[in-house]
Amino acid sequence: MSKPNRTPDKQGQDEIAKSYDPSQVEAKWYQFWLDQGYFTPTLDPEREPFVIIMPPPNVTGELHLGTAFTAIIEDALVRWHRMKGDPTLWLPGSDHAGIAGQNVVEQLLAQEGLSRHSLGREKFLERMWEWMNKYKKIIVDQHRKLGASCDHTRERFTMDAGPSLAVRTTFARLFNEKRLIYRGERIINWCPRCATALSDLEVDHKEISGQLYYVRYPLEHDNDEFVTVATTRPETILGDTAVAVNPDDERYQNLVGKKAVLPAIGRAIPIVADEAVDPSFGTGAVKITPAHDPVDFEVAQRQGLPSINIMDLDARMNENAGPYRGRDRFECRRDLLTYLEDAGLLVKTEPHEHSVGHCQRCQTIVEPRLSKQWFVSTAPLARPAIEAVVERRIEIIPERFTKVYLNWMENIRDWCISRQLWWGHRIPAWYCVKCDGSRIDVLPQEEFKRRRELTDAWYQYSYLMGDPDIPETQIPHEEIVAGIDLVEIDLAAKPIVAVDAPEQCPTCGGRDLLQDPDVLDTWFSSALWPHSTLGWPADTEDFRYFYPTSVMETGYDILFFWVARMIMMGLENTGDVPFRHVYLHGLIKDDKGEKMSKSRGNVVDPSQTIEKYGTDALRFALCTGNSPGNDMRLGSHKLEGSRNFANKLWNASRFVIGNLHDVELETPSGVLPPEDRWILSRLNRTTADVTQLLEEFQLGEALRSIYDFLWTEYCDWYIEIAKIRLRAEGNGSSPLPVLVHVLETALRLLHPFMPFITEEIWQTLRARQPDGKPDSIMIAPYPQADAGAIDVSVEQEMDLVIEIIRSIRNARVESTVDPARYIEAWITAGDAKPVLESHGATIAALARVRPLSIQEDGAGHEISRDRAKVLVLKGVEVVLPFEGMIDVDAEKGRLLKEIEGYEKEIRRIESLLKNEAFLAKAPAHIVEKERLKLDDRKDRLSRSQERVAQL
RNA sequence: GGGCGGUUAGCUCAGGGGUUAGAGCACUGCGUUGACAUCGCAGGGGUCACUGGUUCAAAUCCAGUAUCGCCCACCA
Repeated sequence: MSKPNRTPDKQGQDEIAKSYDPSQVEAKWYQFWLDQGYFTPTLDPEREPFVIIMPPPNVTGELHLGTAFTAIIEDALVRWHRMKGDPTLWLPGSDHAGIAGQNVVEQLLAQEGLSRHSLGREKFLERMWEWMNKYKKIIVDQHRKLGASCDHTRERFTMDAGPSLAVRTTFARLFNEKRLIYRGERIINWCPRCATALSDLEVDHKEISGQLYYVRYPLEHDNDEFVTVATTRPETILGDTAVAVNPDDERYQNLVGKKAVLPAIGRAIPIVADEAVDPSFGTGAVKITPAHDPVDFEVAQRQGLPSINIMDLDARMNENAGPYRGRDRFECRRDLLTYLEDAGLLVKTEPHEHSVGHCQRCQTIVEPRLSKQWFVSTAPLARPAIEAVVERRIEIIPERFTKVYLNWMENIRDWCISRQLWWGHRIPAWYCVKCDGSRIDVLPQEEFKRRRELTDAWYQYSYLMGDPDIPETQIPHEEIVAGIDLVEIDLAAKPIVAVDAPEQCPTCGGRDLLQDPDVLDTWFSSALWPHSTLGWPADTEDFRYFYPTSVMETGYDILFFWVARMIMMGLENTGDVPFRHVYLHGLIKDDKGEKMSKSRGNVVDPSQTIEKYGTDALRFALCTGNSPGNDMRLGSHKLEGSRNFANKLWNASRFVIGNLHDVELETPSGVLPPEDRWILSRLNRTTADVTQLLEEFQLGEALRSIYDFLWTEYCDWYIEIAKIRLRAEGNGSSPLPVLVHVLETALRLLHPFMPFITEEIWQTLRARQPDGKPDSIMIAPYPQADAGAIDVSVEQEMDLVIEIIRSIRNARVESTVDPARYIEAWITAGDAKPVLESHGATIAALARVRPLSIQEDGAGHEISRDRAKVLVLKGVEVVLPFEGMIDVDAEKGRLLKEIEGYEKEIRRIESLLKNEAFLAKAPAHIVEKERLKLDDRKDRLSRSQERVAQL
């Protein structure tokens, strides 16, 4: 017996570890790929590139599972395309993250006892940059851990010179030429803690069980008459400028035109009629607070009512609140309610569910507030963005999000883009102090001081209502308040908007110019990301070659924030879509289906997971059993299974490599044995399936297909059969060429999903068998299915062989035959005799039968028939002469159960085949299939019945 | 208020007009067979939420119901 893999050879193949240890493998290959420059594409004008711009990861500085999920899906797509030979660019980058970024650094400062105001704007921004640079390094390290094959040489940051220029260029063009950016005074969402305006999207609405307060307003000149209004925010009474009723509401006809008097401050306000009022809600009379409610603001516009702002930027009551000046809004609510109750003006209080806006970044209750801000006029931008999707120039995956996108786009509202922060792209607008000085108010120092003298009441309240996920900031309250910018610029002032800071005022030539203190919404720069990262507005080679990009892959949670805006801005700036496909993935939850969060303590840290299970296992777990747009759970079971798969592959490879010793491998050719043709057929079918699934973005299904092929077909059957052939040295052809070929091909199929282990095995194989293999599996060609190798008849043949082996094994277990013992078996094979003979050795070895006799008919088999177990299979019978080991009753029972099943099926098919409509309308191949099945079942039935009769 | 999605094996999920509905985990029995016990072999386990409709054929398509979840919305 020659056992080539028995003794360790010179290269030490037996030193291949018995189980796969990712930590020994992963880091070295990432460095190797980097050193080889594989992540950087070569521009080939002859070929269409594949391009993904990576969504900038979140800013916490930790590797988050969501980030990992994104990176893993994209890496799979990117590696696949690169192996297909497409010039492939995966461009990574990071985002300055606006409020979120500023908050992170502010909290870090708080731990040092500092604040952004104690540092001042300039120093603070230095700290921001310092942190960002550190954070960018962390991101690169994350890519390394995850195996992300992105092109670091093209890494971008939203505040780099290029993307910043893109921001200013876009802003200037939209303002000066397109008139799609304007300054306006509107009701916006104001976060009193962040002290900035927010866009509508940055407000989380939560259902709150609050109270609806019914308050009486006495009528002017008639203190015994009242009009009763209902409100959830009584403190806004102080800013009321009218009471409105529906014009058709008969109850209030006589009041319209009269005046009511506001409690507590005694201001007389008109009672007006307006369509916006729903007579069935509350009392049918609505208090109108134009400066603190969007609907009220509209009513005021229609009715020509004044707006009275009653709060400061920190949501404390201002001088318009009379006696409540200086109190926090919720403190004021409480005190005012006490007053109303004492005055007999509070009619009743009833529980009321309503939705309250919270700041997405700090969960403070947002205050609607009339404010001067910059806006993008979105409707004209939305039109082409809608068309692009309707016309399928952009395809959203999964498809159902198309409707969500279109619905949002069609109802889009203007986008408030100015933020009162320090961190971000400063708005490129300047004001001439000479021309507009009188229109610019810098708040006086006393006001600044006053705002520092504040209590924390409102602040604590905010957190009581807040999401426990958001850690309570340690920034001293007064510091936050002081951060409110103190420049107020009248709408009449004329901004000079330019890409670069102007030297002088174009009107008067004055050189004293004041830049707008606000910065832009971080999503403004994000909206430009696909083109700004490629060099736009410059006409760069990258931009020309790589734009539009191929796929935008990101979570569905930022469809509006980001994807929608990229489509609008991409179309506006470049005239072309930013990407062809949008692939939306879901959220990752823990194994109980709960959202992962620090406060729940159920966060799966990818770094730890990688350490424990390996990157490839994490990648496998995140790619498999999941479909686009659906949330997925990730728990230890899934990770273990993934790790086990890696180990399985490792050991199968170990087996193959171990047998390569001293063997000259030829390319599989000539007439191959049926097992070889079978596994090659399955391989090619798998390849075809995988390719199609990848093209449809069904990564999970593609991976499952590879998994099934490798584990079930290659390991469980082909390798087991190969072992038999290897043992039978000299006889017949060696399975090694096919064994290696299939492994090598499957590795390439799998590589986009599990890059490290596939590279490690590939390199080991390559060391054994250089034969012109590429230096790395990641630049090896992706397998292409050879339709000619798909052989239906050999697959059917193997199906029968497998059925025979399984049935014999099952019979052995049923009859409790010692697993090690060989038993005799006779097969009555009919026409299948030659075919089964060619698999005789396989059946004998895997079913542990000896001797095995294969006959065309039952000749020579009938003698012991009544004492044998007879397995009725498709067209063949397997007779196991167990000699008295048979429990006749049990055997009968088994057969009767089989017979019952066959009869049921036969009845179904017969009635189907009698059905004229079926025969007329069903496709021919379906009818044929049913006929064949009927024949087979009838055949089995009669043979089983015969067998029962014998017993 | 509007919209979307889920409901499939004990659990977690794929699938999706046409064989006997799949996987992983869990479960039962057997197994230290020279790749792998992170394994192998053989099993058990499902009225595909419910009701109706379309169809030759429905787990799959349509409508409705129930239930869970998510998104959007100016419910004072």
